[in-house]
Amino acid sequence: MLQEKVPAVTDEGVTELAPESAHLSLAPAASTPHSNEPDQNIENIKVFLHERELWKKFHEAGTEMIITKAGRRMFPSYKVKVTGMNPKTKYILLIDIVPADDHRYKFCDNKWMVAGKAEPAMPGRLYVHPDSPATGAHWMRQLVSFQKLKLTNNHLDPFGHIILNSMHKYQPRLHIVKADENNAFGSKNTAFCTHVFHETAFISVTSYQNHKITQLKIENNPFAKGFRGSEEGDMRVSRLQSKDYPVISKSIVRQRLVSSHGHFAGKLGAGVLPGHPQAIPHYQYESGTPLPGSDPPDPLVTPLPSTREPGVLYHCFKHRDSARPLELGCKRPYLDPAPPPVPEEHYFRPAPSYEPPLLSHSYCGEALGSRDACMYGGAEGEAAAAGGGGGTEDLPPPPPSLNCNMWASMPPYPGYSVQTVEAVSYQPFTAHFASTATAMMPRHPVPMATQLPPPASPDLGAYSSPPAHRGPHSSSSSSSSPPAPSSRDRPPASLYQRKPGSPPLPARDFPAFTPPPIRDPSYQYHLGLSGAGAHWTDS
DNA sequence: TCTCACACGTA
DNA sequence: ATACGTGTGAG
Repeated sequence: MLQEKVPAVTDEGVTELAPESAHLSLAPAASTPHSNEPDQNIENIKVFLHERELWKKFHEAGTEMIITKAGRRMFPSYKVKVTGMNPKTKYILLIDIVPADDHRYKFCDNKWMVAGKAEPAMPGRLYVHPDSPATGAHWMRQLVSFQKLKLTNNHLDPFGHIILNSMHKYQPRLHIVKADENNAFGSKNTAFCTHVFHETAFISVTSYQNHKITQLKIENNPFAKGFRGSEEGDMRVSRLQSKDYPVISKSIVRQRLVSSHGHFAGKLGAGVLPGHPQAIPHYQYESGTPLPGSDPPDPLVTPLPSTREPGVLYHCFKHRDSARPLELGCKRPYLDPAPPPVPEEHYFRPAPSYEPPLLSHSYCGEALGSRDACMYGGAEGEAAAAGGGGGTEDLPPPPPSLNCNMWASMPPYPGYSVQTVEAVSYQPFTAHFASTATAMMPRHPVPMATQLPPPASPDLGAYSSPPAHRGPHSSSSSSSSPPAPSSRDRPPASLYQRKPGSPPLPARDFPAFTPPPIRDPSYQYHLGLSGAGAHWTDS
């Protein structure tokens, strides 16, 4: 069930070849070439989270993502299906992962609880999809996979992975930036959209806390197959659902047996070993444990009075200002009372189980581009990522350490202290991109409103109304749009200048800025700052 | 809490 | 075959 074989735009190595022109020919019907205003199309872009059902399973249990010094991939991996792009326009797709709140968590009594205040925000990094920039046709052609994105807890990570603090809650966000215009980045009105799928929020950990999550990972991640019990998962599954859970994983068995009876290992899976360490004798999934299908209290949100999360929020706005990108951070798009997430969504009845309507939360806007030129200009950082073809991550890049540009960190929001110099960005490009991106990407609004330095320019304000889109919500991948089948190929990554040699960092630092708590955007929207702020203050 | 070598799996 | 993604459990 999980591994789809759907062709995807992988962020892995790849193939190359077809120049975009080629892709164009493949362009899905979706767009008419001369569709109206290509420029404005960004607002029409729709993004569907792939394997949303799987994400929801994790979410209901309280998704945890392992972070390691070397970098760990996320699972489920972040894959999306995109529609509505102008096939000829070039876009950059990137992800950033922002703090969902300013708490630190602990896992006690089988549930997540707030354990204090969050660590200061880390330098944020962006993970730019290696195919970027690529045409809309390319992105729409197949699933866009961010599976190579890695998370690390090493603040000095030289690989460009996204740096996170353990035991903190985060929200990944997808940003689609129009790169087209005249020349890749020189454009002046760089339009972009931000999509937030709530079910992708997670708590970072150095080792799994909730057994249920461990099991979900094992059962669904092909790389963890070795830990699965025998196939019949039934037993196990049923067990899981029912609160007792002697789940035996093969691994355990293996470990126990292997040493003594190696040959058995393979076969044991199904059996239940009493006394299995992981069996969780101590506590059963206590009452709090959500059962699938039943109403799952959102584990990640539990302590907080948050509202239930819709799947995705979708909002768009634009700013126009060609002013300095550096002032970033603070454009608080949110300030404007945004229309609540689309009402129509309610119609949507996703799948089988209960599902909150998903809202696609997206922000769209036009950013300034003046310095864009710089953004990619020296893009070395990209090199690897997009680069060559292959392996982005593979090579441990020369310790990048040095190409770091320091960014002045911005004071995030109250509560976050600014770190002095911690942010390290890799290249000019990076830096710029980062800053630009940051500027463009609205971080969350809420609390900041108050404290953030007023956006220097008024520009931010212009806010276009969110597209009333409707249900992107159908479940991610499956239903809606037909993904185009194709082999995985990627455009030459060289569109931008990426210098070979540069660190292969897919992720870029951006000024630490305020991580906006993102809990429930819809909520925020409704409340506006004040509400949210209040809400957030931590107790 | 976190880190590591490990067996075992994917690709 | 190689390279690398998994969770494990000792430390």
